[in-house]
Amino acid sequence: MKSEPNVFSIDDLRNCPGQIEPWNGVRNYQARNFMKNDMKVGDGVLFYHSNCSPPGIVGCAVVAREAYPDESQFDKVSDYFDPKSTKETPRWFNVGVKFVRKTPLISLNELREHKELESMRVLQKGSRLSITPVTPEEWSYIQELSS
DNA sequence: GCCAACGTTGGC
DNA sequence: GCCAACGTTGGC
Repeated sequence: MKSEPNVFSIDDLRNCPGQIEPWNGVRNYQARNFMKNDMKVGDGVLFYHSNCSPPGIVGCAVVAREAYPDESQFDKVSDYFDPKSTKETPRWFNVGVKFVRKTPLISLNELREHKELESMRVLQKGSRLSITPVTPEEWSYIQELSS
């Protein structure tokens, strides 16, 4: 899961100990569908800092609550407000995540150096999705890398 | 700040 | 349903 560190960083997540944080503000249907359809409680999350220098993986989290309507879509003063969404038929959903640990930075450059990771969705050319799936093999490999 | 890649909108 | 115009993401 990508996040811009000046908006919500791994430290911000760490500072909510024991708490479940809503991964809100996702306004892309593909990313929403990953949360809504595929992410289950207990699934591991790689926390990725994007739009910064250097971008890369900075920690791990875990899915702690399955997808439910994103409250920010109803909040008129929120940047994420969606006037077309209603409580009856909400358009946007988010999972809840919990902090697990920080890792030494694994930069985008470094990720690209590992042949084992070359098919990672997030590394594909033009990939802009803020949420992308990770295979069990990729997950294990990165856990090993960052241990 | 640039710009490639992708997503969304809306006229037709 | 097509597609031009526009908006966003995010690496560099």
